Amino acid sequence: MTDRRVRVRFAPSPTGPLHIGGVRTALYNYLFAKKHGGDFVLRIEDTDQTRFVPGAEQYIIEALKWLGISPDEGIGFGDGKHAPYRQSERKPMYRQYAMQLLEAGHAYYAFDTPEDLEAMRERLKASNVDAKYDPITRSAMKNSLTLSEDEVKSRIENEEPYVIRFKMPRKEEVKFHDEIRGWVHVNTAQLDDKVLYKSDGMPTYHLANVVDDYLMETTHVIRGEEWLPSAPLHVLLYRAFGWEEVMPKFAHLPLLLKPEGNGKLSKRDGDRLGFPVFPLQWQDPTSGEVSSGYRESGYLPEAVLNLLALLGWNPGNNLEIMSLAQMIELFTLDRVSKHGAKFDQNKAKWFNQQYIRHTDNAVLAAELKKDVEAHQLSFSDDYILRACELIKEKITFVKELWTFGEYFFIAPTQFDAGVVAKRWNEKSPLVLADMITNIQALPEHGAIHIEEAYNAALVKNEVLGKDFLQLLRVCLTGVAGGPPLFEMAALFGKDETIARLQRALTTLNK
RNA sequence: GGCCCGUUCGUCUAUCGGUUAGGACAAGCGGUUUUCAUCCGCUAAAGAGGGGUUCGACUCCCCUACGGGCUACCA
Repeated sequence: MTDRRVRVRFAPSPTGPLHIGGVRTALYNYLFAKKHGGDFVLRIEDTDQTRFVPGAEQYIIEALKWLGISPDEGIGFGDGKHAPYRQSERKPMYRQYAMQLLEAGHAYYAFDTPEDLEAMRERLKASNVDAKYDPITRSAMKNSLTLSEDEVKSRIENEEPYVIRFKMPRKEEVKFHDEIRGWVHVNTAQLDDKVLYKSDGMPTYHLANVVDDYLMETTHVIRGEEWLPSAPLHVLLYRAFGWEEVMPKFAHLPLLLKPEGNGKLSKRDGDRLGFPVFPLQWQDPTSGEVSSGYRESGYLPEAVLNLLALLGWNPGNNLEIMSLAQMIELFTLDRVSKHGAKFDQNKAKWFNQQYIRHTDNAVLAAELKKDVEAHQLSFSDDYILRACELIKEKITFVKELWTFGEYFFIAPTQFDAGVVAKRWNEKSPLVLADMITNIQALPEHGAIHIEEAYNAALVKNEVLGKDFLQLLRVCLTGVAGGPPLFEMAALFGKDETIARLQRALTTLNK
């Protein structure tokens, strides 16, 4: 058991785009696998055909790729020896396991119609009893425990719809060790006879999950807390199958909560509160509704990983900015917290800002170049690269390379009205004119030379630098804030700088 | 309603019986930046409540409150 190679899996249902809570689950699985030199498997749990959403599976694959936490095997990442990894394609193999349980007396056929079940629930609710299909109530239902053997046989031969239910022990204390929460105790009296095998011939999550984890040699099940209540059933299933020796260890992760109010973070929250809840933008195939994604919003994948990692886990010291490699090295399940974490957009922005500053200029330049080209502009790679170097200190999102740095490529035609109103006076045109003259005479168009040209113009006109510098910025870029001014002017080049000053002079001097 | 899990600054969290309860984000204040959106410094800010156990509890146990999850032929 302990000498088994670590194998974990991320097993989403393709019912829609992957949500950041799911991304975090995938990340923790990835970190755990890499930390232990094991395998990270992607398994698609599409046993509910009614909830299938086209494109969801591809979305999941693309999201994991964008984030850089690709599985070692599974749909979209190359099949390992346990293919197929899509449960719908594994359909035929589940039946034999359901039969095994049936034969061993751990499961039984149930023929109850939805109406029968509804009636049962109504009846129990009326008498104030927990309405569930369990060791007590099953004796009053239509199943292979109450029906004669012959009748069961004939119903099956007549192709009457049936399900296979787990035969939950009446009163038994089940305990299992959760790697995050410690020992969890539940009495089976609280549990019900869960359907394992549906009338459409598909297994439910519970059966498919346990069978696949067994078959795929999963050693650790790291999943969201919403699965904690059904973990005892899963433990009982491993026992019923006789697989207890290789039963995976469980770790139930705390949930990601809404930033405000109550409840877990849901798909609706993101755009309502102004931040993405999806890694990638998603367009609903039926409604056409578009939900924003981290990628499109200008987040760097490394930043998303980092901020998600710290929502429910910490390395035990004050380290916050961590590379994926560092996270792998430091990750342990016992440092995962037990309680839900509210998503904090401010912190998310801060992470992204930090990452942008530490990202190689060439990487950013590639992004900025797309925008430059999209505007039919042509600038050298070196120019774009240097622009990135200057802009990146001032922005939070990748897309702001363009939205904030547009003036690196397009000369301003409008000038910040507030600054102009406050700073423009009768001396301003004189300073600008002198500055143009001085710059023209410069032997070299470097930042310090331009600064000298500027200072000389100030001195000549008896103007204080602190009263004019921001105005000069507005003349050159149109906006009130930005990267170091003289370095930008140096990058613009002599002709462009003079042209911009000239334009500002004629526009504002009227 | 029942069951399960949880509860430290506004938020994410550190602390694994003895600390001035630490860090980060956000906030407020101040400084630097001849300009700014950067940067730096400072301040304010927490153990849900009540019982135990103990020489000593944020830390262990119990109760209450609150929060969350589950309670489908969905995952």
